[in-house]
Amino acid sequence: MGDEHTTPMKSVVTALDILETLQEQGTAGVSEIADASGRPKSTVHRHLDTFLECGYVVKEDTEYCIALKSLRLASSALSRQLVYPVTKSVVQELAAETGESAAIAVEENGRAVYLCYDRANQAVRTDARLGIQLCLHCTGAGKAIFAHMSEAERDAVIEQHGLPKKTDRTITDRDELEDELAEIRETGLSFDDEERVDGMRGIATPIQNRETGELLGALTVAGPTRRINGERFRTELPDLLRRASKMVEVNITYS
Amino acid sequence: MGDEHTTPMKSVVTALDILETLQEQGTAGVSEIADASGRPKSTVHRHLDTFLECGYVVKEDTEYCIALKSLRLASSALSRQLVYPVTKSVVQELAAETGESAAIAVEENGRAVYLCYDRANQAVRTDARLGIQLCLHCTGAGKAIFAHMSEAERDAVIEQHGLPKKTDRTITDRDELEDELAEIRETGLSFDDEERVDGMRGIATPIQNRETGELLGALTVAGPTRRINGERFRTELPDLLRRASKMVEVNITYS
DNA sequence: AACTGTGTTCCACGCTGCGGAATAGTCGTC
DNA sequence: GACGACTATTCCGCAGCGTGGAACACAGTT
Repeated sequence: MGDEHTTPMKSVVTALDILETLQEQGTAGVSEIADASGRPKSTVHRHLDTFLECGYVVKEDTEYCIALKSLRLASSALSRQLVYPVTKSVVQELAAETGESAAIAVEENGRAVYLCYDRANQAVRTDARLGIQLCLHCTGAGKAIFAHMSEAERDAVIEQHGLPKKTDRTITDRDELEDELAEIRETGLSFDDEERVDGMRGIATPIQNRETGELLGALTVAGPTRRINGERFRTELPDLLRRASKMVEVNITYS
Repeated sequence: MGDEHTTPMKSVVTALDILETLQEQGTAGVSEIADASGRPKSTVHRHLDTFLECGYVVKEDTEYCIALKSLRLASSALSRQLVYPVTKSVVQELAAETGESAAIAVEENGRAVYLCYDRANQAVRTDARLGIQLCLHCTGAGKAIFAHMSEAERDAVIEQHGLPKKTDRTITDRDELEDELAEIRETGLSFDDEERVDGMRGIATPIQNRETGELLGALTVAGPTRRINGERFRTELPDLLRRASKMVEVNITYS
């Protein structure tokens, strides 16, 4: 691992940095982005203008925002994900049935990326966002994915990202984590008991290619501890998820 | 219109160009992209490496492809679109009910961009892709959007993109187009009768903000002429779409 | 072993992006 | 209406950086 990169292109890096700042702000003017990104206005302006011309940014009056052209990139990235088309509808059903938030996550660069996300009306508005990248050690889906990586891969991930403490319950010890991952491999079930956000719990199951055993992603349901507890946390939702992921796995092999 | 831009940044433009070539190829190696984009391998390699480091591209062995991080951009762009959350489920229902392809489109830079797309199993695999940009004058959704623009805006669009002939039935005459747009405004219905692709028909309805009258997008169903004809083309599907878009409009005002 | 295809590294030249400062608008406010 | 405070733009000279040809390192084929 640990590939050495040639020095990246500064102008492109700043360009992307500016684009990301804009993305975080949602919609912003030149000065706003200049402040947030710590760069001179002239530079920001020039970059935004370039993006504008390339169609990656749109301008309304003097405010900029990310253009819909970015959907093309996303769509290209999604098309490589086998789980996506099959699981999309399952995620919706899960959200509807449970009344909570459901999602599907896959691994990228040692983190869990959420491909698709649905929440029932009454479900809490979490920080979940398409494409959001979360640590593998502190989410249900993350741990499910983690559990199915080789030891070398796990080493690399921990080397790169560490095991940052998000809440009091976050697992920050490697041995403790390994124990839990072993259990996840055995049971096919992964729990997040307020390990990333206080007051939030989650349950996840891996999705594998039935033939090769290759891990394709993880299915997850999450919600507030106040609603997710007792039998519901330990039995009901896990069973539901297990059925859902089995169904997905079958659909994947025959598609 | 016709804003003058300052000279765009060359390195960023080439960077984006390379990214787009990669996006078109889906997955490709350095040489492949170098050939397709007509740039020296060293340049391409360097750019890809930069994107890799920024997380916008992933590398498997020696093949590159667009990373899921791009979902973040897309998600940011989508979040500005009021129609999206409300219409997503309606598009699915439409696809299921009709057995064809359904989609929602909005205007960006004088073209129709498809936000969301669903097709029934038996529906033909069209070239539809999230984020694809199509001309306004030759698609159902496009014309629906076109019809609700101001004359000045329409002028600007035609100035910029013209009225390129896609099939024998494409409307290429401004006056003829204006007549049709007037009819669309009256009836609230827009037809695409093999005007973009031979053998493909579509029907679309505008989606407006009930209070301000502002156009938010267009809902559309499309499929092969062999299946979409007679009453189904002229009455059944239009009625279905009209009901669907009314529902969407109501949901938007109360959300 | 030679050839043809990859991907990757190197480096000197000169173009081009940088960012401070100047300009041009725009909106309030006294 | 003139000022101030805030935007977005434009300008331009210096040097830092991206460029791309050429060299290198592999891997697979003939």
